[in-house]
Parts: sequence; structure tokens; C-alpha cells
Amino acid sequence: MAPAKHRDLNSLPGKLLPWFERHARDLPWRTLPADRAVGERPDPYRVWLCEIMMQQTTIPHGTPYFHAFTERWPSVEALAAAKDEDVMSAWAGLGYYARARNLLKCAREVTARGGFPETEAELRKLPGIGPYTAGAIAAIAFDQKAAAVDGNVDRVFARLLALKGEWAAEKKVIAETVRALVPEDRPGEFAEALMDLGATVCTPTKPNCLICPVSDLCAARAEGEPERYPIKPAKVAKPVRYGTAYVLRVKDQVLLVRRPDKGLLGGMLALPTEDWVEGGFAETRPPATAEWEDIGEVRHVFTHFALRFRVMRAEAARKPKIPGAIWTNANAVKGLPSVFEKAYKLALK
DNA sequence: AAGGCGGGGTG
DNA sequence: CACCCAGCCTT
Repeated sequence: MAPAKHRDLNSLPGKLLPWFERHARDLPWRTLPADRAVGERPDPYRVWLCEIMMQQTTIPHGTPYFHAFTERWPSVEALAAAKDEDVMSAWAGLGYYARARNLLKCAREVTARGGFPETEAELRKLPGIGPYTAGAIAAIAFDQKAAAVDGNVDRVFARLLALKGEWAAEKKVIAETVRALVPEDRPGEFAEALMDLGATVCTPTKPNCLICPVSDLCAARAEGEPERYPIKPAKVAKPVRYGTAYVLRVKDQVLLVRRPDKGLLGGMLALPTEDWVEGGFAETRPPATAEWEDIGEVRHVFTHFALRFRVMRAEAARKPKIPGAIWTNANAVKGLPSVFEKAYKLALK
């Protein structure tokens, strides 16, 4: 039996936590080490909200949304009582809209049961809470001995251990390694410290090993090319899809629709559009008969394809009967996902 | 295990 | 252009 790789890292928490006391990022949802030391704990609602919001999202992009949500819905009960369309609208532009749908589901389940569960296993059962988020909430909000392994932590440990194997398998090694290192007394600070190390020191392209508190433990550093890790599979090229958005004006109103809950941009307010296809622009099927004018094109990149989006505009004297139509004041349009926001802005010119 | 699912910032 | 980011869910 080979010795576990984490055996070499037993001194890591003792080096990392003192560093964190000096260099923790002061984020709006955090309770810093000095305040934790005198017994303060973060509000579980804010911890949960920020964790969901920051999934696959940069802190600068997500932070304004965190402020907007906590101001408008200060508690999980307040959020649970919100209207679906208000929450989806407030989430517009943040992306991964299934998060917003699950956020509401989760808020309502939590409110119904009288508060957040405190263990990783129970948190994991709630919608939108996966392995990372369950560990993060349990550790940060409830002082549970749980690990929070996000992209930062994956990168840090890929380097500490100089992992060269298949990435999906190595991520499991990392998860077990981190789990074994979580200190009993300060699991939340340990989770935040690892993330901060990855975000501010052990960065993707130019890790700053000279200021790293655990560089002496790092196998990749010893090899000399830490930036070579993590070794991930090559990404496949994104195909291009083509689509058309329709901006139909009737006096001061514009035609919007709501997309079905499942699938791309699910549950979001949108401009009418057909399915987007590869190979070129298809025949147009506008939502109403009118004098349609080709306004131009916007481009947008999604996770697994790029979109060339042609924008058509027309003006009608009266509102045609259109099932599902959401007629909206043209100057008060809000809550559109970015791709439709781009298209609509083009049509306003 | 693999693929769907946003958006913006950075080099 | 590519890669990355406080990942989760479905199939």
C-alpha cells in the first residue's frame, strides 16, 4: 500500500491559516477571521446566496447581484415569497439560469422546513446545491468539518501534488486529499483560505510562488513549472449557430415572450426567435406579418456554441394575436439575458 | 462519464 | 482566438 499523498501535506493548514489571517479577501458575505475569533458567524442565507451566485462566476461580476438580492430580499423567507418573474429578472445577465430557478425552489424548501439544514449531507439534497456548495455552506456557515473544493482548490492541489493523470480521476484524488486536511476547529476559514490562495497567489497563468505560504510543500514548484498544472483535456471547438430575433413594435409597446423552463435561457424573458441552427441563416418565420427590416447582427458566445444573431425589426399599427405574448413598454424593457439585451439595444438605434 | 448550461474578463 | 471563473443537473 503506497502512502497516501496527503501525508506530505499535514503541515498545510498550520501554514495556510496564519497566512489567511493576514491576507483574506474582504468580501461582502464574509465574516473575517478576527470577527470569527470573537464568536461572530455569517448569516447562512447570505452564505448560501453568495455560493450559488458565484458558481462559475467571477467575483467582480457577481458581487453587484449579491448586493441587489440581499437588499431586495433580506432573508430566505423574503426570497421564498418573491414572484418567480421578479427573481428571474433580477438574475438576468448573470447566466446559468437554472441556478435562479433552483434558488427559488431551494428558498421555498428551506422556508417550509424552518431554516437551512446544517450538515453537508442534508444540504446536498437541496436543489442547486452540489458537492462544492454543500461543503462550503456546512463549513463556512455551520462550522462543520467539510471540504469545499472549487476550481481554485483543484488547481492548488493539482500543483501541490503535481498530478499528471487523467483529470477527472485526479479531481477525485484532490477531493479526498482536501477532505483529510480539513481542521476540526476552523473548517470555514480553511475553505476560504484555500480559495483565496488559488484566487490571489496560485493563479491560473502566473502563480506567484515567491509569496506562497505553502510553496515548500509544492511538488509542481519543485519541478519548476507550476503553471503547467492542472493538466486538463483539450476543449472541443465551438460550432457556430445562426438565428434571428424579432423586435415588433406597436406604438410604445414591444413584443416579448417567456422561454420554456427547460433548456437554454430557460424561464427567461426574451425576444421572439426560432431555433438556432448550424450552417447558416434559415428561412425567417417572424411572429407576425409586417414590413420586417434587417437591422444587423450581434454575436454572442455560449458555453458550447457561438451564435450569430440577426435582428429584424417591424412596426405594426395594432397588436396581433400572439399566444404567450408579453407586451412591454419599449423604454422599460429589463430582465433580458445578455444575448437578447444586445439584440434589443441594436434595434433601438 | 459526458454533455448542456452564460457571461464577462484576461492574455 | 483560448482559457478561466466560489459547479450543478440530466442523461
